[in-house]
Amino acid sequence: MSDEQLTSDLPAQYDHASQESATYALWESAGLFTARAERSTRVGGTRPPFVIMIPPPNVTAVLHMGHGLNNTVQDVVIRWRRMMGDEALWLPGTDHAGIATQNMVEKLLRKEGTSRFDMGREAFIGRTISYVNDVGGAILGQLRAIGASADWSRTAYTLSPSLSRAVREAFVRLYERGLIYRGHRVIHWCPRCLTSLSDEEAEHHETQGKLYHIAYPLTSVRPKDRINHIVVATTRPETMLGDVAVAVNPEDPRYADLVGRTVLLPIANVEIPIVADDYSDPEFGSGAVKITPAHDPNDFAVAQRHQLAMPVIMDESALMQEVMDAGGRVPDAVRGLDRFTARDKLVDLLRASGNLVKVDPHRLAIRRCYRCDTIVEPRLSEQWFVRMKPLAEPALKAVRDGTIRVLPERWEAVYVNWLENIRDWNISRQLWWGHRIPVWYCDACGKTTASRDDLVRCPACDGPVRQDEDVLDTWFSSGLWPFSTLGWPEDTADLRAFYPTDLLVTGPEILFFWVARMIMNGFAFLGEAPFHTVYLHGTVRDAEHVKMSKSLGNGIDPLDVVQLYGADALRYTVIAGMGLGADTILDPRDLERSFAPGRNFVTKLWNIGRFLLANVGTAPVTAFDRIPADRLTLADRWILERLDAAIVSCDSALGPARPDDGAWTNAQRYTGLRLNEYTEAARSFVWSELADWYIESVKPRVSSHTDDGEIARSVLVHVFDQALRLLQPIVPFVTDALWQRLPGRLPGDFLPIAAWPRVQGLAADGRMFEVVRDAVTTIRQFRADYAIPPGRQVRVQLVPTPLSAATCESQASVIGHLARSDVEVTITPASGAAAHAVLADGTELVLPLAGTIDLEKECARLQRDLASLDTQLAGLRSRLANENFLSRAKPDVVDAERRKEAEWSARRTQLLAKVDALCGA
RNA sequence: GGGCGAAUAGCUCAGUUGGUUAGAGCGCCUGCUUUACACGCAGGAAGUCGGGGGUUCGAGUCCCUCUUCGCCCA
Repeated sequence: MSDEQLTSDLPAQYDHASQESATYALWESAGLFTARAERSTRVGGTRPPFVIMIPPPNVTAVLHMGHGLNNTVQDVVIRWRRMMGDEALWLPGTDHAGIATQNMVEKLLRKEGTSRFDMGREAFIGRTISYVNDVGGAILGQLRAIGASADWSRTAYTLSPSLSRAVREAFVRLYERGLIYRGHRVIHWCPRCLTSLSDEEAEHHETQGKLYHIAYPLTSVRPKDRINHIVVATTRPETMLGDVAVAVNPEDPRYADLVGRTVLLPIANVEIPIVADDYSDPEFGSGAVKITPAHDPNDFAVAQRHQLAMPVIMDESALMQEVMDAGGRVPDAVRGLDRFTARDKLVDLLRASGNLVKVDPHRLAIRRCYRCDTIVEPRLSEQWFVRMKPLAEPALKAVRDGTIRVLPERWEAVYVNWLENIRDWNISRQLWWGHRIPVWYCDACGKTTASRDDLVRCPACDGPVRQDEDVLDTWFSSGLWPFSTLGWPEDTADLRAFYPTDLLVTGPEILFFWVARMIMNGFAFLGEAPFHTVYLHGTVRDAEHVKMSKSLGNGIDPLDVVQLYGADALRYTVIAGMGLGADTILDPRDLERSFAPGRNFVTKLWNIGRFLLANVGTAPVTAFDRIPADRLTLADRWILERLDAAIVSCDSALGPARPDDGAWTNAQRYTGLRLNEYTEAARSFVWSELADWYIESVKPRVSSHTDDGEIARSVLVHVFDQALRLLQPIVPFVTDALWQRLPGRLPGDFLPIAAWPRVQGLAADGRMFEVVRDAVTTIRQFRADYAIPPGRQVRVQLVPTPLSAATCESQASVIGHLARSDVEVTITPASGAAAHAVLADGTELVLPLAGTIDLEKECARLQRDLASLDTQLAGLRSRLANENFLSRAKPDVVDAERRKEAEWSARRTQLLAKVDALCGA
């Protein structure tokens, strides 16, 4: 194929739509992302393992921008490690999402006019399984569309037989260690999902409410009494029907003589005692507080201390009912009403009876179900709990001693604070979709048995047993994810090769839900931290900084972006904006603004490739390492040096990948994973150095059929090859498309498994190329300043310094080519009308402009230059004259200032001479 | 109520232990069909680094305080 054909073969823009999915299919079928346990150094192989476990999305989830960001981060890191030669495993999967999935199926059933209760538990589970089979896991295909290099052969699912086994094992072990117990507690209850929730799943919301002051009359008034009632304040008057006492502070003199007596609970007409308890805050309201043990966790504790009854006055849907120990408490007027309707009704009744003292506006915190946003009802019920304190201790220690680091650093404090104040975890859910609690009850002998295997008969008395009705919190199973996915509790090859893992990438909102629990479980079941690094990224928000969400309609569908701009553009945008822990702002109403920079960069890369392929062709070029160093031009040496600098920048932005010796040292603890810095280093190298300068300077050489042309082609291919490697993790599709076309590729070569660039240090000093760049830029500025048409060739004179003489001679033609000028090196520049400049290194540049130049203007320009240099110099000199600076600043800083002073002074002398000559009279 | 964070160019954001003239992308202005790229090239304008005070030879960076916004926990 001729070079012309090759170029016309490649359109001016990269066609992501026709390329990306085909390229991905090729990678997948070549098995590039499949990790091999036997190659891990932990089992005698030669490659250090590097493992990332995906935060499992809900099995029914569809990809949104949050997933896009989260998974792109993971993919960039795992692709980097894969090229570094690690045995890289990125393990994908989904979780069964108990509440969410059950809600979706129940919604379907409602449309069909039926319900889970109509069809029964077994049929419902069957229906849910087929629903998940139909629509579930779609997100895994969508992850491929954004280029995720996950090991699909290991795709995991929390409800699979293998992971379910891990859940049983974990439950039984904790049960046997006495860390799981069943108890009556006031828990968070969602009256819509009909299940209990953990503390984490009941989200806090501050809201404006009211504080109702209600008078509870004393049942018998004595002559000495100063009052005949006690006023209590509450934000939830409907709960008064469940009141069992009024508590006052034992130190409160106002109520001292009332303790032990009784009041009459209005409406319910129940006599309840006045008790003394520290819980009552004398400063709040009247200093007396109503006690509703079944509907408030604090009141529950008070009631326990005073051995009071705990009447439940709402049913599971939060309708007012006499559910337990509440006989006669709920009057007909409110029975069956929703709690909020009942509140209004009760307030009316209290007002009518004269018991409502006043109503004040009041800020209060309510909790809402994290799955359906319904206001949670505190409710007394029997639930299973994990005793967290013993599990938390090693998890705390690990972060304190640097076994695990959290980035950004500030989250470590949040993590520590949570673990120090940890509370027991309610793990039972009154759902049908999930891992059923592996506990069996024997009605015959009363024995409770937790078992790894299903039981039919009681191990104690051989009587019939029934299994606990509840299922486990989905987070109980996802908490085992780092090892359940590798086959635990079996002693599998994967577990030995890949546990502990390395990096966890997620958002801070599930730091407690998931991250902390995985760490606790890692220590509890395997005695080791599950990973050494937790990377918490920000949230995706819209232009108004509102979190993107489906319900608000301000989301961006990553697949739309992939279609319009390409997966590479999406990834580039996300990664380039990935400041450590910073939120990502994208405008759903202006995709162009958000994603065009990524697409533009891809196009730029593509066109560098087109240029290179058109000029180099498909024939092999001389291998770069066969080129003698002394044949390299200044530009060659410069770009090779810049390449090394880019590699260093990328490496230091990304690494270190793991702690050197088990735990992070203070020096390394908060370094690395600066993905935006990595992106910028790679981008600016390719665009601002390789494309803007090296390629422009190399054009005349590369098209010549000379030995030097072959050297230029070789350097060009080498540098571009290395640049593509540096960029592969960010924009894997376009880089591989180009890399595959470079000369010398063999079948089976793929960029994703090519070696990461290493600093070569081969090139001798290329710094003098800066004089070339400075000269070219200066000439271009003159062109703009004096309105010289871009096409017109100009004559330029260079007056070198002793140090720049050789460079000026050898680079005159390069400068001429880049600046469209005829460059002459001379020590006797033309006098008369000319533009003058002194370059940074002291080389002077003269652009004779007889007829064109405005002498006054040029004079003014030079004087401006001189004045600004004088200002700088004045500051510098006053610093150097300051005794305190000389004696207290670091010596190298002082030296640098002195050198600068010498340079600037010399430059000033030159400028002054110019001004004198030009503006003389 | 307790804790944490943010405020830098019109917009989105960088700015490592204090040390040149505070950077990038987008946007803006001027010019350009320069045979890889107009999704581009060249040149340019634009910032009292939220306000105030302090420490220091030196503060965007450290300390105090105020303002505004956000997050976590009760």
